[in-house]
Amino acid sequence: MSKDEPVTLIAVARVAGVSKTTASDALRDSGRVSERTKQHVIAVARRLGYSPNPAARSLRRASTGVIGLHLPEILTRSEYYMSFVFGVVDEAARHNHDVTLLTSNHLPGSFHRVDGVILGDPLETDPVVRGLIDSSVPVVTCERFTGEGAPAGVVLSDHAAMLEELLDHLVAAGARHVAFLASSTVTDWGRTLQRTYLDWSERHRRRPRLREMAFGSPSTVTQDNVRALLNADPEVDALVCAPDGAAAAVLPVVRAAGRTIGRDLLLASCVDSTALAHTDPPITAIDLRPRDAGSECARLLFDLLSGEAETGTVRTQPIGLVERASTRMA
Amino acid sequence: MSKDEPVTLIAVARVAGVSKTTASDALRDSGRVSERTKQHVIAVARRLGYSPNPAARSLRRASTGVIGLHLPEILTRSEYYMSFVFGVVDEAARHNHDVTLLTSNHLPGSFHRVDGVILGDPLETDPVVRGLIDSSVPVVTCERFTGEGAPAGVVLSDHAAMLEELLDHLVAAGARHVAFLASSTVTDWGRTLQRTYLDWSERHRRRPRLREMAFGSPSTVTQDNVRALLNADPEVDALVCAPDGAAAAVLPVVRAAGRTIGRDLLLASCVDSTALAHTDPPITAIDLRPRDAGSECARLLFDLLSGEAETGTVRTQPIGLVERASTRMA
DNA sequence: GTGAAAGCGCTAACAC
DNA sequence: GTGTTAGCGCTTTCAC
Repeated sequence: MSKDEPVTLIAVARVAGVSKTTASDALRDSGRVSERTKQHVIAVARRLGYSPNPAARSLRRASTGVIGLHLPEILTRSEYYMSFVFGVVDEAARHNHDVTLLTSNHLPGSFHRVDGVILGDPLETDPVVRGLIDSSVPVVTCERFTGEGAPAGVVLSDHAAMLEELLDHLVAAGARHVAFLASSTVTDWGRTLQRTYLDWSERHRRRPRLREMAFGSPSTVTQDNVRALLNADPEVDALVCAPDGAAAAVLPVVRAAGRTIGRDLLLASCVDSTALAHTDPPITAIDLRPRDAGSECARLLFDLLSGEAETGTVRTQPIGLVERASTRMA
Repeated sequence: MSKDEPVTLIAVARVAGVSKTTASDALRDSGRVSERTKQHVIAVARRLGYSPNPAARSLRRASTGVIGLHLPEILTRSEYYMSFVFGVVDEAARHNHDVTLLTSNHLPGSFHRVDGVILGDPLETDPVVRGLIDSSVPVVTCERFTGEGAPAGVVLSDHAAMLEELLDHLVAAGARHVAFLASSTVTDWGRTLQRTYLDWSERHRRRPRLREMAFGSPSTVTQDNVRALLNADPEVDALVCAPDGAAAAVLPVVRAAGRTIGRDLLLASCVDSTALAHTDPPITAIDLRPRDAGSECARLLFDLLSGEAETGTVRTQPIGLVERASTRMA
């Protein structure tokens, strides 16, 4: 970590008996100095505990060694984002970059310059997201940005295919009338799921039963929605919940309505979490592999920065279905 | 956000027709320039879209405008930390500081200099935590650091008092034999809870029934522990779970053992989460108010940096008990 | 293969 | 009340 009296490049150069240019070149492996002096300088630097001053470096260079990570706070109650963050930080560390967090409480221009930005589930309506997309720094989004403007890179998962797989799975398990508790369409994810459900319903000539909820709705809203849905449509025999945490909140409502999960009502979630593995019964869910998604976003960003990836690159990140008791008709 | 061709202080000074010192002083409100020129410079800066280059600034000054936040990944599945992070970032933004994330995967000295560091639940055994505590940057920990060395500031909650309140609450609800599923003692929190439970048991002349689990244990371990506990001690009529997520994981085991929560077994958690509000029955829990804790850590750190707080300051952060159906004997 | 010097954008010390 | 100057620690010409 940091020393009490930071060791500068000049100190290293002096002790090693070379100029600071040579010291700099040796430590950065520029291929300019002889192997002998290089090793010598490196040894001296290590002995003195030298570590370069990033401020000086980024003042001189174009890059800062820092990437920004923006998450919409309204969505961040979940463990999904925590894993995502660690995926990003981990990959960034591998590229010797730090990660600073940008929130929607940040005023425009109030934060440090960054080499690039990762946007987790960018909300079309978020002004900070807007500003970031419009800025000149490379942006990678996790899921598409539904507003105007194109990020330099996009990492996405095939939510449509996975939701279809889930819906088919419900039908295979005996469901005939599948309802869908949707997230709002301000994110690409929410929009994709909603569209997929409607398309699927039409293709299978099933009347869609969809209720939409705003992000960040308290679970009482979830419960009111589901209560109303089950009342209005007693024939519903399967329910898929998009919002994180909704499926678990639904359980008491279902019970109160005199229905039994796994017997006369199947239940599934579009976001897996540890909690879902231990509800009674455990709930089938789509595993979004957030840590991998985070790493992949960072990887793409660094590829973009190094020129290994072209602007406009879109990469796909696999996700999985975790089948649990809630969708096995007893 | 950042401009394509960054506007420097010199540009502002030139356009405003003053020297760069005056421009600098005007923009930083140093009290050196006349009100008239100050307003003029500010207007020009705004018009040009000037924003100071933080690298240059931190190269010249002592400070960097960045604080570090370290979280132990092993504990970070929970929504607790996500809220904590946002509390920190929010307060930091209020002080015009950015937050960079430090993880235990970071190599020593591999990250940017920071003005201070916040350590969420520092693990005694984590080498990065060790290095940070030993470094010369001010450190604020959330909960005490149980190893050698003293951080500059500590934010803590009275977990002992709150756990006692919870235990008393269980007794008042009719419990006679309260078991405790403990977290390991590598964090202050885990240690405090464990000690409090044992003290309380002794004071009330009750035989302690304690099982300890390592942080990050999969929930199958939780379940095995509880199964064993209920088997070995059928008279247990209340269970308090320390690890985040454990209480929810316990429910199926309890049911399988033929016990009914709220009738012949009371259940409570030491960490509240949205999931606990919707289990069947909802589970009583201690609300740790993580967002407030995060903000308070940042506030203390900035007070330390500005000299408004003295080294060694310890501040207390209130927490609360959320009583739910799981601890109401039917 | 190595060194000297310029300068990134800013702030602080010292003029006037 | 304002300007001039000297660096912060590094990388990058350009010279030898």
